[in-house]
Amino acid sequence: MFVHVDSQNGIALYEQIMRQIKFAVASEAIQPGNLVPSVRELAGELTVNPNTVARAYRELQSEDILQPIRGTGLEVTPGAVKRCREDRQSLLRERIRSVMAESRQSGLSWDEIREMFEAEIGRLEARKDRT
Amino acid sequence: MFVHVDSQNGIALYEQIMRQIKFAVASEAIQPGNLVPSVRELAGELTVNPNTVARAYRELQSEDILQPIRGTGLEVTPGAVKRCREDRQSLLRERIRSVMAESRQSGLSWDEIREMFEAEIGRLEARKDRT
Amino acid sequence: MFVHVDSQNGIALYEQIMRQIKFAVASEAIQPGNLVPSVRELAGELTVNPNTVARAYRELQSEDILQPIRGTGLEVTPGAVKRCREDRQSLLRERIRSVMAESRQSGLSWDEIREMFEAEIGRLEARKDRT
Amino acid sequence: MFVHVDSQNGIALYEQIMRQIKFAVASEAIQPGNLVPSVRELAGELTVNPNTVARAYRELQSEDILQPIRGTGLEVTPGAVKRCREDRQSLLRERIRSVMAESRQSGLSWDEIREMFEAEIGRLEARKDRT
DNA sequence: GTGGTCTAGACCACC
DNA sequence: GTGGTCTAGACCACG
Repeated sequence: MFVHVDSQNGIALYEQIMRQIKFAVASEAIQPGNLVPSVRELAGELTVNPNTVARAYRELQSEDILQPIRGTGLEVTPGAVKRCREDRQSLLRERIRSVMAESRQSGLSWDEIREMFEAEIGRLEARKDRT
Repeated sequence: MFVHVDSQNGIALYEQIMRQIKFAVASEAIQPGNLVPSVRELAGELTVNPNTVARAYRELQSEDILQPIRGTGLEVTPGAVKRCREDRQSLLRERIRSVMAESRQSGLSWDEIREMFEAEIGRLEARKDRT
Repeated sequence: MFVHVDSQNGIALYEQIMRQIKFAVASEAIQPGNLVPSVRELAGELTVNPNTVARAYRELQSEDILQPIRGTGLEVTPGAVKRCREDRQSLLRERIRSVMAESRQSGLSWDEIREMFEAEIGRLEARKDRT
Repeated sequence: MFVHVDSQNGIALYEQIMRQIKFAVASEAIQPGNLVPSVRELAGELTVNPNTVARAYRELQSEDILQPIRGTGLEVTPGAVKRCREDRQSLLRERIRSVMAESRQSGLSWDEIREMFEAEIGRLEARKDRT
């Protein structure tokens, strides 16, 4: 399965689950009409309480990403792909913007920011090669 | 005054205050030996609970950024500037790294990330010009 | 066939099937002594799980609307028409009462309620004319 | 307090709580900027689990009716009144429409429906007088 | 088997 | 004191 969570990183578990489902939809790993794993199944895989998965799924329903098929499971809605992609975009744009605004506010020049940015690309790239 | 807080952005108020004090020190807007505003004064300015300011100051003391001068107030310590600058660096590096890790995880290529990055620089630059 | 179901409207499928059978009996579209469609046949038509149709039929038997004819199928009972009509009446009365109680509770006057009521008649009337 | 729930009527408790808060906002019994009762307090009054109240409040936040004031409580948002009134309207309209559509579907004429409708007004009016 | 709701009780950060 | 999150375990309706 494509989902994994980290109970240490400060982000709520149900939130991590939501994001990963959204990313899976955005990348069409799960497609409209497909069923997501059942609450109990996913909870078992992640060794997380079923309520936590249920909450993630519930909120995805309220965002019209999932819809219930009574007695059967939850399926990805037709319009979900588009919405998940937009979400991903705006989420990342938002975070990039905030980190850069903060950088500027703390007195760094654009060039210094660019430098840190490229340095981090280098680091992540290197780590990926080792893996 | 150089501090302002936003109770809506999810970051704890005392944390926002800490950061801004640190940034002010890093950029030498407040210098070692200077007094920071009193708890009550700053709380009044920000219309924030005095406990919140007190907590920010308390934690800044435990990080050896501020030190109490009995009967007078809190002053910036001699080594604070260096420490605040390092803090700022590592904080930003951390955030840049996390946003890029997330971008990669969501399936974007380095070039797409770079593109969003530069686009945001452009946007912020433009806004600055208008202001 | 006279039955159709909507898996999105929150009402249980077996319940929708029950109601529609009852309405068909109340309006004498199916008469006492007639057989209702077989479980498999109706399930096929509605593209619904046979268990669901079976449950609807089972409950209709317990309400003495249908009775089994061994080796043949289920037929409408003699007293069914009367019972279905009463059912329909009381069901609708119940719903009308509940919606109006709720309207009052939310602070609307009788006249405002009447107005909404007549407006909806107008809307439905208009739609019927177009069809 | 203005809220009361009925664990027997089939509607989820958290849903009943949501509606009543909305109605209270729509009728300006609670105004923008006011705090709603704390989770624990309301739970105590209704003799309901705090989680249930928390869930109602959480969903009201996602509908932008409430917003958290960290460490203080939940307050009614500025735009809440308008939204709650629209909600109430559309909820009732929806229910009136559905009950009438069902009435028609079951073969009643508009006049018969009107008759039942007025009869119910009469009944509720009478009951109110007795109270 | 599926999801939905509710209870009970715990821990956390924030004010 | 406040809300937010999570676990554990129960019961229900539906297919």
